[in-house]
Amino acid sequence: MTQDTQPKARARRGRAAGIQTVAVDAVTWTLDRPPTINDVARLAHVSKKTVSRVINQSPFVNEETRTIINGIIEQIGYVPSPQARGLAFQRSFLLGLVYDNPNAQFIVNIQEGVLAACRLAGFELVVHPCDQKSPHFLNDAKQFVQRQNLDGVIVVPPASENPQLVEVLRDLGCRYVRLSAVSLDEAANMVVYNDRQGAAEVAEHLAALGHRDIGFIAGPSRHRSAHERRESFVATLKNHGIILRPEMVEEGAYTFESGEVCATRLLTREPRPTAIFASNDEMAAGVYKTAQRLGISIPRDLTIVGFDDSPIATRLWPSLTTVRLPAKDLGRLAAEKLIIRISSDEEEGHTATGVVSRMVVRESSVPPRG
Amino acid sequence: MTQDTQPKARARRGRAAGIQTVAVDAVTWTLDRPPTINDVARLAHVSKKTVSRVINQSPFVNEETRTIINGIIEQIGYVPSPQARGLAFQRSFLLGLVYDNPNAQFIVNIQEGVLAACRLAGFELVVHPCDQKSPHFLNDAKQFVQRQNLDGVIVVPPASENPQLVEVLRDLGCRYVRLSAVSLDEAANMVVYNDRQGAAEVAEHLAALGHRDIGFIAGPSRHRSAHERRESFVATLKNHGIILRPEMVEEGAYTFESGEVCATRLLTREPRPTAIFASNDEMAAGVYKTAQRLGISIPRDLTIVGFDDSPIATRLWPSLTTVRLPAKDLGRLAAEKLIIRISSDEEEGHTATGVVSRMVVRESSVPPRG
DNA sequence: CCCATAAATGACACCGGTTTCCTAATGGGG
DNA sequence: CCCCATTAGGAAACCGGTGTCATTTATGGG
Repeated sequence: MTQDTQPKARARRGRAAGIQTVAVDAVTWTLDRPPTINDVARLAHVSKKTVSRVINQSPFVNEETRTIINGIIEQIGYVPSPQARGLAFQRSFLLGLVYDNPNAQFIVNIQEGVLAACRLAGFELVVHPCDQKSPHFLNDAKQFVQRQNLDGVIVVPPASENPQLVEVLRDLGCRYVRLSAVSLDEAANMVVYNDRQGAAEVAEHLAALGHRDIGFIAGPSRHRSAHERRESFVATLKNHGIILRPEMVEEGAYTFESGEVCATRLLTREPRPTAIFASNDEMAAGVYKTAQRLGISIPRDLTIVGFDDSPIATRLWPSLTTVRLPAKDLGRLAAEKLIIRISSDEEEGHTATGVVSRMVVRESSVPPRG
Repeated sequence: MTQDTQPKARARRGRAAGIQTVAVDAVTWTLDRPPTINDVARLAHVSKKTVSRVINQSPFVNEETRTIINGIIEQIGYVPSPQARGLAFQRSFLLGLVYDNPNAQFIVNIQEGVLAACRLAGFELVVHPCDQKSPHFLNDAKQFVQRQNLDGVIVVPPASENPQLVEVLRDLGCRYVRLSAVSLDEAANMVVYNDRQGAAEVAEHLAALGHRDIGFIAGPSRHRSAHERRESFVATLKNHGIILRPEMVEEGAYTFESGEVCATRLLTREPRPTAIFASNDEMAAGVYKTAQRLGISIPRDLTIVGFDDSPIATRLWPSLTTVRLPAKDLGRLAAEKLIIRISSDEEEGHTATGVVSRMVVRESSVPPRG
């Protein structure tokens, strides 16, 4: 180490470690490193540009040549280097997922949907959990995008509703899609989920069952989804002649504990509601616990409805009537939208896209007693 | 488009879209594309190699020169291109996470731990959910590694226990770390979690409470963790003079439904167990439902213990005594191990690493009645 | 039979970093 | 005062692909 070389010897180590020996063109050929486009070109007796054409499906290649080259690629197991491709294309073929949503199932479902779309287009997904309350939040996000030069980013709520974060992405020139309950941005940058529909269905369901004394546990007002669910629920009840009195509404924090607190308030009030709609399943679980603690039988004495259709909805007993958001579709749509824009390199794709939530009736909702 | 150019015009589009104007060295300087190492070199009046030296913390740079260059980097917001670096280094600075575990919370926790380690080392994480039953399972995994030339892969159970998958990774020359309840591989490739400890603690807890008629719901025998939990539980009970009779053991599938089925069998048997240990929380939730259905009061008539400390453990009522696996630490350890090996480019780091599960006592476990 | 035209392919520079190898300046010892 | 070791920095090749443009080879019409 006379010069720059760092203490640690940097022995090059390829992608395929094993030594390959392949019979190509009646010649045995050996290589101790992953094959490159040059190897393919040499074996096929063509220039690397022609190999490049085959890889990129250029129509200007003789059918015979294409077959030969593909055969060689197959035989020696050549895979184009993503780094080199990325460098030349100015692309990384990487999408990012930024999330701070505490609902793990939701995140995993989104990931799955995103990856379904990615796979078809040859993209991969890089994840970035974050914390809006952290002082490094914006800087971390910026580094996240820059460090691997992401082609696009998908932002999950509630982070998706943070205008500063979006500004950072825009400044970086990074394409993004935000998931939210309302359209906060140009259509091209949004995939919205309709929470109004689910909430309205719940209102109709409760009305149809005959409930009149209905309690509502709202989500934190800074969340768009909470606002949407509340508004739609209240409006639909009103359409059915039911006025939700202010004292029958409590605002929770989308957490189990806040569900307990709100439920305690609602259930010790007179007249006691015969049904409670909690804005998410976590809080609905809190209502379950509170009801059981107070000796209130579910569903006989109290109908409960949640929102999200998270795993606990079916684990609780009786199983919880709730609203299902097709999270996987949401992820898929977002990724597709992003990929189209990246691939076409246009800012088109301005059509609005979204998914609709639907109610799932289970055992926790029945007509009121008497 | 006379020649190769694809129908879609491929207008180059950089990482930073906005046009920058920065005053450097008393000269105003404008650029409409992300700055490169060449820009930095030009502005600093040095060669790009010197800039490279600064970026890579080479000790052979004059302190003054270094300061100037760092200043310029700062001012124009230069970020080295990961593709170019990767191409030259033969590295991607990308780690992969392969999982088929249905427990979303577990996955999200692992991700978080992995990312904590990645952030410190400048790596990012690419995720790959998969399905061992799919015919494309192995091929998908292979493509996953090759497509972005991952530097290393972390495999989560149960996929981590698939020998074919590991063979694929090994053939690709891709470094990997497997997470499992037992060491299935060289120490360098494993991070193990000790499920025996947790299961033993549960056995001691139940024995100490005075339970003698104990039911056990095992996990699917093909899972190493299931085997470990079972063996440790049975052995520890025996140490306390309690023999787990065969008819008190049922094998479930780690699912809620199988928990119900097994619980039904156990609870309709005479003598009825006063305590049931389910090998995971999902199945424990199934036991709750069954007990409630059969009118058996928890914990008065039946003590229940689970394993995993998943979110439902605290959502159930009464809250579930269970065993916590520090999943985040698990992820962090795996990533650290991998990163050390990648960075040192040696196959060292052969020390065995792992985490230990511990029991968490909640409301569902009490002494037997009478 | 020749040339215009299109199809197929190659030469070469380039993407943005890194390595290798080389030169220039500096300072201390003989 | 000269020589050599040491430090600082540069030129050019390279990593593995891509774009541009020129060149070669068939084809068909006049």
